[in-house]
Amino acid sequence: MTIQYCTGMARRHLTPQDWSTAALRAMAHGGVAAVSVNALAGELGTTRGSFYWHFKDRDALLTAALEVWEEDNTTALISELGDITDPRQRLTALFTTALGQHDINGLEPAIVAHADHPAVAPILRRVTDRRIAYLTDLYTNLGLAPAPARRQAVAAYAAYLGWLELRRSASDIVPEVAITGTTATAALEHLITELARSGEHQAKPE
Amino acid sequence: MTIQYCTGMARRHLTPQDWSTAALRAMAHGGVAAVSVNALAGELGTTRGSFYWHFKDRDALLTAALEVWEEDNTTALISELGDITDPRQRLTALFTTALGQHDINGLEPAIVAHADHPAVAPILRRVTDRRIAYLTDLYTNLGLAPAPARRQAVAAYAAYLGWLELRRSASDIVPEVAITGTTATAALEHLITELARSGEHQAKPE
DNA sequence: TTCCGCCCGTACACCCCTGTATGGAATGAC
DNA sequence: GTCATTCCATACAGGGGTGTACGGGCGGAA
Repeated sequence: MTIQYCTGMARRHLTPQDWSTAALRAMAHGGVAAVSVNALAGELGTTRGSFYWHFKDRDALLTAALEVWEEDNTTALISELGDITDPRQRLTALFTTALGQHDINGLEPAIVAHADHPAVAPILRRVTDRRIAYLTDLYTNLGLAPAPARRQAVAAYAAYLGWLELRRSASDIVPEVAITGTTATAALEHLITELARSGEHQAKPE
Repeated sequence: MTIQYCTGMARRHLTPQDWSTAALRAMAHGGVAAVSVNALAGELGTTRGSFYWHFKDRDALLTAALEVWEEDNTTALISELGDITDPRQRLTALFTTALGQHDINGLEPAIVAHADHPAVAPILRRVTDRRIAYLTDLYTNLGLAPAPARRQAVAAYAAYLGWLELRRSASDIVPEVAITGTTATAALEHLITELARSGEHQAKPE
């Protein structure tokens, strides 16, 4: 995620990973349109000749970057939570981890804004499907029947997406959403516990 | 929202409103980058000469279109709900009305994706601020104290934003979110009642 | 040393978009 | 009919991005 500026005379060769991460940062900041080979080359301290050696064209970079996003924010995240046995702790850890990515803030709104793009649609479809399936499985482990578990999963995922969007659009107006991590404020914990408690609420009504 | 194609020989003169609505539709479909004077002119059956007579430049169109969005989806929406006296009915009517805009689906993700744009930032700030303030006032009328009312308003607004985003990105995967209006499915009502009930839950815990 | 494959820099043509300048059609006033 | 205003069409210059062709440095192998 850090840029390798040319500090000495010997500059390391760039990898497709470098281009992908740079593309994700540009996409998170200025949308899909900001992913221009020109701008990324200047940002990485190289020229477009390097790019067209590693990638076929711009669409190949988009798909590669989105696959990195899929891997880091879905596949790796789910596998990391496999150690936690208690489903309630898994749920809390899942949301706190997912909401902790401040550097790539605004990436998901940018991706969703171009949901019709041929390079975006299939990956966005896979990510959404897997995330909702994981949440459904999680709420099922919490004691919900399949149908309510899926409804709860959709609601929880929508709340998570909106939380990201709100944090990007108005973190100064709504300062509660800007803070996360271990020092989460009352509003963030309110949302998470609300999503966890509502599932419990239906499983065994008090 | 409907395009005035040149059906006869006498074509009506275009208004700035026509350009604004066309810009909003393009923005909802392809993001801010899709708002090009060339494409809109072709879509409206005219040339760029017409555009530059009504508007100073492209940024003027963006601000005008976003002000139309602000008026239609915030100012007019709030004033329409003034007739309903019961705050709970107001809350339900608010979400069902706000979620009923299927034609401009994906507009808010596109706007949020360019939250840093100088033409987008101030309007997005006003809209977010007013909506959260309205929701906070609504939850206060439901019996919540100021601080919990604001927390609940932020959570409810985040759920609404995420619902829109989810409906745009994966309406085929999650068919529950695609349907709305009077025949809202169980998932949609689940989210709304969940947001309404959670406020009630804190006001007078059972 | 010489050669070869990897990686990058440079130059070129092409396309799309913006903004402006200018001409022209249509409409109403007189 | 003449004229002025409103609205749109056309032409041009400029800029930025993409994709490609080609050349050159550079390190390892024979």
